[in-house]
Amino acid sequence: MSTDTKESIMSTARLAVQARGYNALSFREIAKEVGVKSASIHYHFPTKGDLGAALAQRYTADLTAYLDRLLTQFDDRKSRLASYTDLFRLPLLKENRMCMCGIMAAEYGDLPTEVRVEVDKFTDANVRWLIEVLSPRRGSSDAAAIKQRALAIFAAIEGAQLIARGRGDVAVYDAIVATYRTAGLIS
Amino acid sequence: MSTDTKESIMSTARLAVQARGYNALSFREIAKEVGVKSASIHYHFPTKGDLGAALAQRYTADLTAYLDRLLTQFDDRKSRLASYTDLFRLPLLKENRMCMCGIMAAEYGDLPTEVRVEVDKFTDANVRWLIEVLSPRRGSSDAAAIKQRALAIFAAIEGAQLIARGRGDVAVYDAIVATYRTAGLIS
DNA sequence: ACCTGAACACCGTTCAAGT
DNA sequence: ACCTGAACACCGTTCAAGT
Repeated sequence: MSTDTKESIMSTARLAVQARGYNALSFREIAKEVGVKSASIHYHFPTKGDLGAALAQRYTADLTAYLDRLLTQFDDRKSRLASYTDLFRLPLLKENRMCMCGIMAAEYGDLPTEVRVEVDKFTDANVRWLIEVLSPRRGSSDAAAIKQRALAIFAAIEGAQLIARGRGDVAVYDAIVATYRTAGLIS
Repeated sequence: MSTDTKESIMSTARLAVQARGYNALSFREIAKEVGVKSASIHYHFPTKGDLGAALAQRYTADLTAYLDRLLTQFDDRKSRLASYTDLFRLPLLKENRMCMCGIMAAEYGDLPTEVRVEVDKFTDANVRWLIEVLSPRRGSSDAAAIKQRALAIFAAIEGAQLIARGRGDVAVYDAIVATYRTAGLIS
């Protein structure tokens, strides 16, 4: 058996959402690319909300796995944060796509509840990881301040991606992130 | 004559986009609210792209007018920047909406060209104003660095709005912006 | 000048029917 | 277990027809 139909649907849909958004995602288009009829997709994902939620959930799982690997690869905060900002650079490089959950956050008002829940979990996963990276290894620390800083970094990175995307230029992302760094937001 | 039909379409559509995005915008829904048939909207705006472009253009014009008024009202950089961040707080307060061009930027990949052009102009208008505010009144200055800083502030604010929107809490926006400020990004 | 009804090809969804 | 065709109410768009 070649690739699973369900898997094929998910990977096709994920790229489509990153490129054009959740609302622009079409069952009939996915079906055409996967090589089935659109009604078949409903067998695997009863509603579009089910598909969206599954996509976001896996997106978060992939992110978490990647970020956790980074913790074992790099030991210092600087390298870890550099790898983090590099990660959000990737989709821009690949045909000017965006973070899937960033796009979905913008479409939040039109998102089914089950998708919203998963988008929120993506934010949580980012904040959790950033808190770990920002927390001092020894000595006391202001937990509330660190959590704020983590959320601010995540928001700033998502914003950088959003604006760079409109510009259609990775260099814009790089310049904005560099400015965050020299300004002292990311450090 | 009561309010113009065209005006009524635009104000209704603007709120709808800020709440649920450009892609979720429906001619038939607007028509119902305005009290005409959906075909009538095509008389004023031949395509959805025409409507989207008109919305973004006016949005930018309104922003520019507001920001220019701020320059006469406040003389110091601190007050001006505080008013700026307050401006992007407003849509969140009003039923958790977002900056219209911020939403559109996320949907960029599925946007007609004429809308993209106007969304880009919104970014330009923000950067232009921020450059003016950040530029020192006397003495030399690094123009390139100031432009970078302006773009970074705009991106960070859009990101803060995006994330706070997902949280459905203006307090999150406030906390993120406060962190930008203490980190030294906005000053 | 402004609006409408009807038709078109799209969309997600449902469901009875196939293997 | 997995897929399909046909129908449904939606969508933007077009256009001939109304005032």
